[in-house]
Amino acid sequence: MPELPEVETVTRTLNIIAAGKTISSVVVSLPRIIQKPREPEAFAAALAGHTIEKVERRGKFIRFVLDGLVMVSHLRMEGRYGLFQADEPVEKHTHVQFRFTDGTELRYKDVRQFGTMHLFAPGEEFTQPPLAKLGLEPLDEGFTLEALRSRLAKRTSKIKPLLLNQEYIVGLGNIYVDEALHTARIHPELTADRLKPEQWNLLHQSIRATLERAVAAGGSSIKSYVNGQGDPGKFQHELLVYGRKNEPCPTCGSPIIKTVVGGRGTHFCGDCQPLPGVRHAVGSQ
DNA sequence: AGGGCACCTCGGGCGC
DNA sequence: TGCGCCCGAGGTGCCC
Repeated sequence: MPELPEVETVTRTLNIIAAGKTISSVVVSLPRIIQKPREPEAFAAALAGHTIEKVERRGKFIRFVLDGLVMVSHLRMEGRYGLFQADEPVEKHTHVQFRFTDGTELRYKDVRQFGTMHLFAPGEEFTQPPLAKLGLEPLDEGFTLEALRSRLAKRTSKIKPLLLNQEYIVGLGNIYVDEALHTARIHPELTADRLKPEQWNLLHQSIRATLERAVAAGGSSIKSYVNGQGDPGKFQHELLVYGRKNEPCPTCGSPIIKTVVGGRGTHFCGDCQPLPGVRHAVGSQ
């Protein structure tokens, strides 16, 4: 479940372990991962001979910037990268191997096979899917209170699904959206048009603070997430509500409620995050 | 526009 | 108590 902090951590690690290396060949064991070009053989052939100059993040996507080529990679739920010696045994669920001229190789492993890779000419990647319609980077200067409000304040849908929609703001996933809403004391089902000015202010600060703290901790290591060097992130110990169903709210002590909002498992405190005009939606399951 | 589901595998939990 | 099955986990994209 890599969200912005995890993808940022992986990106930084990739810059350390893979930047500067030249690809000699690429092995694709699961064609479904390769979205563009459609043929895995074409994908592999295009990358051979190119050097990884740097690795950057856009939302939850990783951009491998090579000389004259850009590879866009999304980890979806369980994708991981790791650097190996070419002669090391290949672990199960390894779907793509980028072999380097120095005898090492970068391996992409993804148990659920949901991850994607796209290849573009430099600059072309921002004009078409999957990057074309991405929204604001919440840790950039452009993520101001006004930018947040102007995009969302007139919407009548629930705030949580809006925050998960990458067309408005990028990087938030199910974990950090629950955390940010808790910190801002906003009920996940409150519709955006009903947020008060002070709540927009709190939400803006909470999104930024939550993501910044998580990046500083190297992300969260829940289930299978491990960064490129195999070090687990530490932020899972600081999660306030996610995964804490029935545990006391760290703010007020009431049991954390778990419900479903917009089809997603949702954790919040019914006391700290009230829904005005509606009786407690007590649906702890 | 927004909700629901498909994509896929693993493992936790529950029922027998 | 042990085994086996079902379903939940979630980011994105597509369909309605």
